[in-house]
Amino acid sequence: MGSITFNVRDYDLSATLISGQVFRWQHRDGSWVGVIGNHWVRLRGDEFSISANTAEPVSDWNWLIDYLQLDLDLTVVLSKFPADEPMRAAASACHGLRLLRQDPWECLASFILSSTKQIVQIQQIITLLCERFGQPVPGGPTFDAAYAFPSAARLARCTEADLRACKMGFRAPYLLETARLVASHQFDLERPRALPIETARDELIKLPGVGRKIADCVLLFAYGFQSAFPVDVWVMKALRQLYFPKRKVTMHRLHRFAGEHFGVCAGYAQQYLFHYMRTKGKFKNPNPKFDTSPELK
DNA sequence: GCCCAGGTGAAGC
DNA sequence: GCTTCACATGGG
Repeated sequence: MGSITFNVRDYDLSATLISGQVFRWQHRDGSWVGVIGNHWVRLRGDEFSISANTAEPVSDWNWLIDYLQLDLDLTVVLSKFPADEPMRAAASACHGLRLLRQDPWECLASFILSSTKQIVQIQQIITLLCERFGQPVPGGPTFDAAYAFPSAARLARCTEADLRACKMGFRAPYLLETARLVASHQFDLERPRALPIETARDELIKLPGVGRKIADCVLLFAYGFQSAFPVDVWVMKALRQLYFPKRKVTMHRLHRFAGEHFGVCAGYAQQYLFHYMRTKGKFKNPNPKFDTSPELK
């Protein structure tokens, strides 16, 4: 068994793992259990440290340091947020929220499955997918079955019915076709890394089931494009309510505003807005009758 | 029963 | 160029 403890500052592990950027972590007995690559991992975080246990010995922990982005100085990121009241409130309420650095294939496939689904349902779908088609990996001391995220090659060999049986509904043909394009190397998942963000986004959007929003999620959560700004229903409501109250604003306009207003760490700002909206409910609004924020869920 | 969910693609104007 | 609609499935 591998074991290590990292000293950290400003790192809320729980908020990070449940903030809708990743769907594989389960809370058990005060710890977080998941699989990163082929490593079963148990994580435990407190105010000043994150400790990790693995099922097998580990000599090089760089994969975990990279995944958790432990070398990132959050105060630098926060200092680049716009100095407006909404961002101050979100930053204050979501202290220690972080962005992970995920595997591109797992991230891409996961977000293809995310469209018009609640986070708990995305988790259920992905759990089924991993149990049925993922490579088993040595699990923890409780000997729970653990599975790697299924490779593109493995999913490419599935039938659409196989995938639909994982409750993913109309997303099944999108995932299947994308898996085939990746597995056959018609789409190179390493290529976007070296491209400018706009070009990388255009490439991702060519994949079936991938539009602007899912492309931005993969750019941000997997490739680390810090300026990517995914706009889902929550972020859209936040932007409209906070920055364009009682005005009709197109998505195109929202994207343009986001690109101009949130700066080089726009992706982080987006995650703070998203998490704040989902967990803390309503922002203070100077004009309550214009408040259209969704109910707390 | 109803509405909604970390949307996308196709069809209609 | 917009706007509208279908698409599976499950939670509240």
